[in-house]
Amino acid sequence: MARAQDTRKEILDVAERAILQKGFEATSIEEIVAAVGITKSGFFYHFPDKNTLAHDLLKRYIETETKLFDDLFDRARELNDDPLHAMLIGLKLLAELLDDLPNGHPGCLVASACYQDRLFDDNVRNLNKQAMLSWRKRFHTMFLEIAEAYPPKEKVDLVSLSDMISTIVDGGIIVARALNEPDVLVKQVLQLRTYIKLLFKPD
Amino acid sequence: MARAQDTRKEILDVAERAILQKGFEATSIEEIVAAVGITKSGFFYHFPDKNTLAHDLLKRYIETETKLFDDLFDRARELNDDPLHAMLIGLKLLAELLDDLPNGHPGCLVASACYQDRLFDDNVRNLNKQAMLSWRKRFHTMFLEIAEAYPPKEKVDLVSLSDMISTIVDGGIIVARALNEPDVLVKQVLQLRTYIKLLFKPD
DNA sequence: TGTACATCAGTGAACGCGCGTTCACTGATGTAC
DNA sequence: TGTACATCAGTGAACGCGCGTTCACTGATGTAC
Repeated sequence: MARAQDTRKEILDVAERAILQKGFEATSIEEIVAAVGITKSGFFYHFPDKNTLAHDLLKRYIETETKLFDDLFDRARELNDDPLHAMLIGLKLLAELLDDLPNGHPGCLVASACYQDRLFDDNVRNLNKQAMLSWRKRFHTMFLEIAEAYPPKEKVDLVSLSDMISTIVDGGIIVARALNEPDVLVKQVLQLRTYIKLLFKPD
Repeated sequence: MARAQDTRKEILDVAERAILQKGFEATSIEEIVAAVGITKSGFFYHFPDKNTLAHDLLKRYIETETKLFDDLFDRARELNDDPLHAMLIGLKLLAELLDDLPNGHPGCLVASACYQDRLFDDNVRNLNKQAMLSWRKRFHTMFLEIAEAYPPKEKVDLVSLSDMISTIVDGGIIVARALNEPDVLVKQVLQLRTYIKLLFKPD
C-alpha cells in the first residue's frame, strides 16, 4: 500500500502541471486521478473538495518559490558581501536557473490564479497577496541597503523597484508563452539586471 | 428590434469583462445572456459555439490594443520628432492613460489566454503570437532608431528591450491584481521609462 | 505468538445539476411587384 | 398602396453528457493484550 503522503504529493504535482497549462476549471478531477492511477473517490480521500486542492496547491507553490528566492539571494550574498553586487549576482543566478529549465518555465500559479477568480475565495486571495507582499519586502530591504551605499542616478520609488522583479518574472513568463520562445523570460530578467546596474553603479 | 451588431457587441463586452475576472471556463453562456437580456438560444444566433466567442473576443481585443498603441506613439512622435524623446513621451502618455482607468486595468486577454489552454486551438494560439510579434516589431523599429542616435550605455538586446514593454504591462497587471493596488501598473511603466532614459540619454 | 479490533488508503456505483448545444418555431422588419 | 414572400433576430423546450460529490463498503497494515 502506498503511503498517503506520496499519493497526495503526486496529485498535487499532476494537478499543478495541468492547471498551469489549461486552467483550473478546465482541469477535471477525472484526468488528475487517471494520471496518478487512482479512482475519483481516492481523490476525495485526500481532499474534501476541488477548492481545497487549489488552496493547498497555491500554498505549496508559494512556499517553494519563497524558499527558492531565499536560497538564491542568500547564496548571492555569501558570494559577495556588497549589497549591489549581491543583487546583481542573485539576478544572474536566477537567469541561469531559468535558463536551465528544459521546456521553459511551467508558469506561475500566482499569476494563473489572478485570471481565474474561482480560485479566489478570500482565503486564496489573501494567500496570494501575502506572497506578493513578502517578495516586495525581501527585495525592498535589499534595495534600501543598496541605495544607502550607491545613491541612485535617477529618483526612483524603491518599493516599486522591488515589485519589478515579480513583474518581470510574471510578465516574462506570459510573453515567452505567447511567443513560444522560452528564452524571452531569461532575457527579461537580464534586462532588469542591466537596469539595476545602470541605476546604482557609479561611473 | 435591436440591430444584431449592437447585441453582438454587447455579448462581447459582457463576456470580456467576465472572462478577465473569472476565466473562460468559469464564465457560462447563461450568465452572459442574462446580463445582455436575451435567451441562450439568442447567443447561438450570433456565435456557432463558445470557442468562436473566445476567438472573436481575442481578435477584437488585439485590434483595439494595437490601435491604441499606434495612436499613442504616433501622437508622441508628433509632439517630439526625436526618437528617444518620442519614446519617453509615449511611455508617459501610456502611464497617464493607465492612471486614468477608474478601477485599475481590467486585465489583458492575451495574458489570460496564456493560462487557459482551452482557448488555444492553433487558430487562437497563432492570433496571440502574431499580436506579440507585431508589438515587438513596432517597438524594435523605434529602438533601432533610438540606438542609432544615442549609443546605449550598456550592451543590450534591442529585441528583448522591445518585448519588455509587453512584459512590464502584463506583469504589472498581475502584480497590481494580486496586491489589489491598481497603481502598481503605472509605476512599473514609469520604471521602464527610467530604464530607457538611463540606457540611452547622454550625460 | 495468536487473535481482535482499529485505522489507513483507498474502491465502485450512483446521483444530480449545470452547461453547451440543437431544433422547430415566431413575430417584426425589409423588399419586389 | 396593398399583398406575398424572405430575412432577421431572436424564443422555448428539450437533450445528453461530464463533472463534482456522496456513501457504503473493503482489503491491507498497525496496535493492544
